[in-house]
Amino acid sequence: MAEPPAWIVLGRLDGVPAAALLDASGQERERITLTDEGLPAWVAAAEAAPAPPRWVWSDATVWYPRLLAAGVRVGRCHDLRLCHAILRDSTLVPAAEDLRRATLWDASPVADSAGASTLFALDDVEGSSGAPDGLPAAVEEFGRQRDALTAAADPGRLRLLLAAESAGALLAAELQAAGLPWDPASHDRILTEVLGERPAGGGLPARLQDAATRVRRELGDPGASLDSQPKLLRALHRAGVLVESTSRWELSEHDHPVVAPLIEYKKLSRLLSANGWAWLDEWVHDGRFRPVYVPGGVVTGRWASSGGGALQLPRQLRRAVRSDPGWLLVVADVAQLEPRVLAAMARDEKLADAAHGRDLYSGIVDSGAVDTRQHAKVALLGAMYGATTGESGRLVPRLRRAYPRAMALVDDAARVGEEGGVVSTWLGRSSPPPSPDWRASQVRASEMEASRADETRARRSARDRGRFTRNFVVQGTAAEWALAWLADLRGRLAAIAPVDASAAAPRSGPVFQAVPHLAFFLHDEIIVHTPQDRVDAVVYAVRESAASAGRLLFGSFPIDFPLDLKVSRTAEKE
DNA sequence: TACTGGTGCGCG
DNA sequence: AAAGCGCGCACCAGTA
Repeated sequence: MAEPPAWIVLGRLDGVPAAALLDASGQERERITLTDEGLPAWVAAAEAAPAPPRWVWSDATVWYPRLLAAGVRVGRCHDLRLCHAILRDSTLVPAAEDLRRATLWDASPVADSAGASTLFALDDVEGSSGAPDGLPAAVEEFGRQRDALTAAADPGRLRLLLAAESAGALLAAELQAAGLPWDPASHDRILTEVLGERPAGGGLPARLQDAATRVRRELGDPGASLDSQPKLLRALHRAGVLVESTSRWELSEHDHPVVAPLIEYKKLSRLLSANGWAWLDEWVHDGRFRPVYVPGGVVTGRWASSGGGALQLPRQLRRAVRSDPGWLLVVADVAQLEPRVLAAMARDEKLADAAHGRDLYSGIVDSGAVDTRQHAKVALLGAMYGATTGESGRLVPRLRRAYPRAMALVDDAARVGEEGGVVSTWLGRSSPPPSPDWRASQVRASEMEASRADETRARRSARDRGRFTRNFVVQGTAAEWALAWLADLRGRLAAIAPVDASAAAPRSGPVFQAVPHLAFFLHDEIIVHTPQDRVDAVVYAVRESAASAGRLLFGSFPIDFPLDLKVSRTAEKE
């Protein structure tokens, strides 16, 4: 075709990969049959064009890891599975019946034996043309999604969301391919310092064993089981510690000699079982931690992770995150992302002003709404999470007086949720509707013969759902801001010139070994692994992309997103 | 033996 | 024992 294709849909046809070339209006112009071996080179050639296409495929986890392994990176994609989930539920889409019928696209990806993802192929699903990675099914679904977008109430926002979500899909695969540089020797040193030497045989490391012995002595029970909650609880009762749970919170309020060693035991035991030597052996290979990121894995749009506990890297172990020789880490997070996003969504200029160019909580104190930074923090968290009791619950009304617009936004979201309604983020991701059980219990409670218990239960579950929708709009929009930040940053990093082979970091894989690349992402924090010589360009890119994300979502509304940014060989936070 | 639910704790 | 959102994981106990 004369014009370069605006979109290229990839899918399988008769068992081999094939491509449908679409023009800007979505018309299919040409269909090309490819081979598995030839696919990476063909994609690379198209990607090298002056105006590369946006790749359309069933699922980045199916297509992209193979390309990355072959040394091919793509700039932009449209991930049909992730976009389907957004459009299917978004209240901005007036008629999503076609999308809802195409239930094939609701299947979750599953890893095959080689570690690559594949989708369940359900032959009997209505309204589909075969498996979702089949070319006809992909072309059809892309058509449905384009139609849905055309009919949408605010296509601009949704288009932005779909692009950001798809960029996230690319990035998740890239993060896994590049990995987080991890120094097993540092990790081992930390474990040895805290727990004692790694035991050669079965037993516990010395310091953990020692804590266990002291706990048993104070309990007066040499055989006490410390890892079984019910048994530990009974042992505590026998020793006169009348707690209702074995949680650290409750234990620490009791003045008994068993408390200190027990808390120590729990701390050490946690480190050993969650991130001990077994974790190190399983998850760190060739100097890289490669967790599985799951974009869109949380209903709010946040990413989830699967395996390795990527979203719970304990602060204790951040010293083990260590750049390769000649390389550095740029570690950046956004201070108080959620309340800033709330201020911008609500167009609350007073809250935005408190957030301007400084610590938002101090800004609230300066405005006179509350007296200390700590109070500002618990009050604001309480407002976003729906606290009703305790210190937080008591402080929220002061915030309501000081920032009525922002507080009205979250209060409205809570009310809609309690009534069984659906709320949406700034860019149009909608909350799931209430479950049939939830509806049934509300209906039951409203009937004449409803018991007191029915009413209490229904009231409680209504409140629970209200807190969920209250938080959904803020957490979800914060996730959108973060995706916009990442997507923009990813592009800026790709434009930085590579270093030559002598300065490369081959363990980051063929695509990333000579260029600055994202190595970690966690809700509001990123880590970039970069050659020393490129660090200035990276810091500039990180800052510019944050500013750009704010403008992209909120236009000229005066809200800023200040970064805490550090350049270092490790990912430690002070 | 394989599952599910509860508990507790790490992260944002 | 958190109060107040969203997760993943390890471990144990009870059940199929």
